[in-house]
Amino acid sequence: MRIVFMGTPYFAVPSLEKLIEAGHEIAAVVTQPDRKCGRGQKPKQPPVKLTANENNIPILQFDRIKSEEGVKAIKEKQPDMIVTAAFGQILSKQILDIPKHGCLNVHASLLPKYRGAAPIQWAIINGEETTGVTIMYMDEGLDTGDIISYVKTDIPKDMTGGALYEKLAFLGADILVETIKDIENGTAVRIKQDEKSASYYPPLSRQLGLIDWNKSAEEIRNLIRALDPVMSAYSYQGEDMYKIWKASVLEGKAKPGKVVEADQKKGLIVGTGSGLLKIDEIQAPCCRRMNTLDFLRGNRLSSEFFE
RNA sequence: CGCGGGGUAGAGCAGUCUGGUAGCUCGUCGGGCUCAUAACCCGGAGGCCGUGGGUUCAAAUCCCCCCCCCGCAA
Repeated sequence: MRIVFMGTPYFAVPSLEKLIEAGHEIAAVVTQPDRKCGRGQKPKQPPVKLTANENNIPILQFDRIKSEEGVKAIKEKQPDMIVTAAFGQILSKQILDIPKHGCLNVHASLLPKYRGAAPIQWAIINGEETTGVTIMYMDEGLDTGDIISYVKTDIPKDMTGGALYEKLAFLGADILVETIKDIENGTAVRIKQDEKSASYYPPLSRQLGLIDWNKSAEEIRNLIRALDPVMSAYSYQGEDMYKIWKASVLEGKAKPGKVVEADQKKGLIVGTGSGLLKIDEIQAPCCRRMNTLDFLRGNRLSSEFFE
């Protein structure tokens, strides 16, 4: 199959690699432009671009793939199929109509649940115990196209967003290759999404990480592990922002946000709306993340309350 | 040249402004107390103070180059 692959972050890398490994002809890789980021604002190449380079695959980067220029460039590649995985741009009908075998998307949830840009983190935030990856045909909506195949996986209680991200990236790559095989063999199915059970969740925002201590310890813990390592949950003591990377739930009761223990042997324990939260890994302003016990050996919290 | 913090014992920090024997908490090792302990008491070991250069009688501390780590903002 002659494929144009579109993807940007690390999530898409295993899919691209497996497609290459499976012997498909990758006519081009489309990825987001190099963006200035990081300290010193150096332009950074997306992970997918690095992989494409290693495999000597032509790379296309557009600010807007919907532009005339973008559509023209894709047409010229004459793909049989377009495959996207965490690409970060919406495809227009003009592009969707180009490949005769259609456009597939690797989506990191069991559709129609968790449509949107951050399904992995949202599943953990909501305390889901199961999620998966869906391979679907793209249409003009956002994650609304017909489902071809999916694979389920468990979310262990202590799994972080980063770990689930990686797991789903690999599961997605495997099922993607199998699904394309089915399409080539004519055995692939096409299932409409059930709109009644559909749900949509927005992209991650900075604001999302702010801890609401009135929530239950369990909910807060889910938020914390979901956002590790992309953003981190955080809380304030006055001007000081503390990022919280890891926590566990304890029995007990205390005012929400009240620090009930801050001892280099007993650890850091904070009250919530329901239960206590033991903070296991913390990051003070200007410092790196560290084990809470280590932190408490030489540092002091500025207040007895988290806001 | 986006703004900023930091590199001191195994860990986390203080000391740097105002040069003059390197300190705190924890860990570790040994001893004591105790029915017992993650508790308590006593004692010990453990540091080229990130690298290189300069100033000085004397540099963790002042000046300059470099390396590494991190926060914010994107």
